[in-house]
Amino acid sequence: MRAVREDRERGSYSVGRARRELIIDVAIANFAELGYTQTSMAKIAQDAGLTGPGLTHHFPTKKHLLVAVAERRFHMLLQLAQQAPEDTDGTGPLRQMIWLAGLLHAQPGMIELFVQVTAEAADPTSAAHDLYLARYQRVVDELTAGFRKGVEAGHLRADLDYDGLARECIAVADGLQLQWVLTGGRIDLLGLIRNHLERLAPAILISGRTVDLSAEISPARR
Amino acid sequence: MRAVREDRERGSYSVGRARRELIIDVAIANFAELGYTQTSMAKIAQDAGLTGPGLTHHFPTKKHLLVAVAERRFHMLLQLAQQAPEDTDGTGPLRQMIWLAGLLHAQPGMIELFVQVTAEAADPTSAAHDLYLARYQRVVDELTAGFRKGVEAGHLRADLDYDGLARECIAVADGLQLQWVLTGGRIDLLGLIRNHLERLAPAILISGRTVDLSAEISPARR
DNA sequence: AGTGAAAACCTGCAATCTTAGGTTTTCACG
DNA sequence: CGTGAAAACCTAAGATTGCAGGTTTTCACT
Repeated sequence: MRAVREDRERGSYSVGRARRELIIDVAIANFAELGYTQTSMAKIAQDAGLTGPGLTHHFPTKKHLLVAVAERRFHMLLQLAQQAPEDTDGTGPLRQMIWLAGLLHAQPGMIELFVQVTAEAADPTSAAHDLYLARYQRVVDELTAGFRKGVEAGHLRADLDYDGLARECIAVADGLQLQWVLTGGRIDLLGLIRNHLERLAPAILISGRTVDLSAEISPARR
Repeated sequence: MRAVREDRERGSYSVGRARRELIIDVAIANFAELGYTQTSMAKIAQDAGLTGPGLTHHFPTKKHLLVAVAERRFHMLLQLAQQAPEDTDGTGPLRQMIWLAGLLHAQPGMIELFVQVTAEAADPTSAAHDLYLARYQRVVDELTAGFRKGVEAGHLRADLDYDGLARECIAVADGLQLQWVLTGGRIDLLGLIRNHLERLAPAILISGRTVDLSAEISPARR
């Protein structure tokens, strides 16, 4: 009987890692084409070159797979977001928010995907719940940190609940995205988000001045 | 061959109507106890005294049933909402919003239910989609109409996009409700909604004055 | 009361997600 | 190199949703 090895790459062989990447690629393609509910696990498994239960070895449930797809897309988005504008006057977090919303808006099927995964995550017993909760917390923290920097730099008022404000901004984005999906894209998503942020700006800036965020709406389209 | 009768109660016998009410009662009880996904159609059917397919005659899919449950709850909420405060100074729609949020917040399981049904409705091919879209539109319209009255009464500015503002308010409520569910109720839902509305008030009131909505937070708890 | 069309409901079945178990492949370590 | 434990994968089967028919019950109208 041998001792347990801890230095081993945790729970994965290279074959498996490659397979998982392939599965996610296939799933993205299928979800984009047919939608989440219309895509069957068997179809994804077949496209990825294995059987249904073979697929469930890597992703125990369909929801796990959905979350993995969302994670992949989320990381792609974060990489793009590295190019977001710098903060020079305390409005940085606001500009970053609308910049991100613009990125999301420019990717077809992206918003629908996030609404779907959000839906799954709402169920506390769901596999998506913990993961999504952690990611959400991170976004809130980063946004709050951005505000705090603005406070330290003397641009933003110090007597506000910036954690709450971060959550409000995210809520606006989420809620409007939902309405955007429900109405089939018939509302001006970016315009409404911008209105909210521009109304928020004078309330948090020490200068109390208004801000024009329209320039941030269309990020580099490559 | 007889002529088609149009005066007949559309598509229902009294037995069926009673059964449907019973089914919804049973569904509410089961959803509340086990959650939506953990509850099987067969279980609901059994509790309601019929077989699975017998249940699907009344509610073709599980999502239809979920929507019906949400509708029932929604109507109960609207009845309570009749007692909402009057509009004397243009802040009526804001007060009504936070009043409704308070009602929702006071009903355990209500927010989870709405998040779930919202999730289902996000899929355009879902049965819930059309129904939910219509209900959403109605809420937006009523809120917008409330703003318009404030404009006509000379309380609110006339140069604003009140349809957009209505959507923003709803987005805040929806988005924060989602976070409330995700975090297991660890955020101050009503406080954050109130903050948003109180920041909105000076921007739309001609008087530009600030408003205190804290009195509206706790509606009649009976 | 009798009638007949629609509603209400059932038995049986197909598709899908998921689990249970066993078999083959990978790969760090001796 | 071998070795063996964990990962990767498969076959078989359970569970659940939703569908395709047919049968019984309701109830407005003679």
